[in-house]
Amino acid sequence: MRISAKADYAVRAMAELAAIAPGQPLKAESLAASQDIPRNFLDNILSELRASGLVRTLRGPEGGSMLARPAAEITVAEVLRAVEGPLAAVRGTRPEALEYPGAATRLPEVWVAVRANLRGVLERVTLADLAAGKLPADIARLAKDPDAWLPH
Amino acid sequence: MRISAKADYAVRAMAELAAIAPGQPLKAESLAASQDIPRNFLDNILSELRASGLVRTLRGPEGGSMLARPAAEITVAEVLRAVEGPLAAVRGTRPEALEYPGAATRLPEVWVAVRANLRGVLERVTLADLAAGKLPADIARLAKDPDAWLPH
DNA sequence: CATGAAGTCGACTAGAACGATCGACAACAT
DNA sequence: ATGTTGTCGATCGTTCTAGTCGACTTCATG
Repeated sequence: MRISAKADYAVRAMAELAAIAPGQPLKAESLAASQDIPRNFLDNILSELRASGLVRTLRGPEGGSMLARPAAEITVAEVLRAVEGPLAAVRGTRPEALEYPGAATRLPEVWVAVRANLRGVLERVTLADLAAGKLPADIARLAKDPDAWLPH
Repeated sequence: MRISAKADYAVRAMAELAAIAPGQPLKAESLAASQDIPRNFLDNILSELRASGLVRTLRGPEGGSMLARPAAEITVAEVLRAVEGPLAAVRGTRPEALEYPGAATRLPEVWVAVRANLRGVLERVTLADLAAGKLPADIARLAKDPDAWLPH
């Protein structure tokens, strides 16, 4: 699984928005600075997040961006889907729509299992978790296993 | 996670090779036909699989490709790594090497947890499993959950 | 009510990756 | 020796990535 720069920036920006008082706008400028995101590129990303209804913005001086919903209700998976489509796709197709001949017949089930496991993490971590620095217990456990930190 | 055409083809080709008698070569031609893979593109893929030591080939008439090791010892993860680098990468970097400022501090742990879950499936399904049409029990269970088949 | 500090939006671009295609060459069973 | 098969590198059009840029719209404030 390849997390693009855009997706990475999007999650970090959202985490930063989750960390400030709800309803208070944060300027794109500060956001860019605090997470070290290229300013112009961040504009594009915020635009997509706004189009997906995850972010609201205020124009004018004193303007900026804020979360459209409580941070505890927005998952990392939602943010990723907003900026790159579906979490899992095989050759551009959803795994459940695939059909393979011969020896690969059961391969779609493997892809579906992968996606289920992916969701198991990404749909359970919220922006509030990130902002508070507290991950769900079993995710933290998964991440704590030294084996999980080995390259490869 | 986006599975590219190349990765998809590679796994299917390997599954097909796993299905024939060990040590017996299968022609690229038949392989391409049986899994409906563009012939020339398959050449490239087989080349990479050979370079990674997963496949051996015999030239000349009666030539073809075969697995370099028993099908039960080759996992789907190995095949994927052979044709697309590491299973998980964030902006081209391994998740364990990342460091984020501010509210995103714990994000790397999320990426590591994702990768661990990914491995949990991909490193446990072997080519022999695919060829025999029998997935490990808990993978099959994961894939059986109707929720896992919902889009999104 | 004029300013100017902010967001909005679409166009643009350089470079890489993707998904192949092709042709010249090497090996080897018959 | 022949012809079938694999080997390998070059090439190629398209799409994606990661941005940049600039004209335009809002709107809080003085």
